Amino acid sequence: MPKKRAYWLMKSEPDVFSYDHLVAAKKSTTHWDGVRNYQARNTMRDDMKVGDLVLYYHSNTKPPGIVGVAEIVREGYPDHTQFDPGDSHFDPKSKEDNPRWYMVDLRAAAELPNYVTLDELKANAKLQDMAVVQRGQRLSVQPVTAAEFKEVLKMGGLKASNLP
DNA sequence: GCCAACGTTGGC
DNA sequence: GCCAACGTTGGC
Repeated sequence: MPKKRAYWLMKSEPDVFSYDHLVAAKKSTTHWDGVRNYQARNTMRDDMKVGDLVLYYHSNTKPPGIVGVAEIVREGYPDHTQFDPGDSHFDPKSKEDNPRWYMVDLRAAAELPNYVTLDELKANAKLQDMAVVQRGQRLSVQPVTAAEFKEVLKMGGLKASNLP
């Protein structure tokens, strides 16, 4: 039996790489480099599968919130920036034959007609357990349940039929 | 293996 | 710009 599609949330600072940047990228696709947290690494390396859907979250902006949906189009593979001494994400302790950091490829799927702010997420009783609303939650790649995903789509005014 | 110091995240 | 929360590092 095929595994059920999973759902995730990924944070990005819009000044660095916004949802619009993703849409404008070649094939509306990008590689999600630069993650240097082991838990997020494990998720990308081990758990994200092609076809999984991602809530695209804008952090460090006013107001923070979910702007759109993306689709995983390539599963975990080594993040090349860890081997580049000129890159700000260079990791001198990582070896090419045993890479420490992984990334996935992401393609824009659909923008939410209504931006869903963090305040709105926090105010929704159905989303009290969602990772992103928890106090002190800094993880940039988080799991989302199917029910939470569906609720965010509803809040954002996006029909599931508009998704891949 | 403990834990203080340090660095980063990210809301406010 | 502040700072709480939290992850990582390194001395011991």
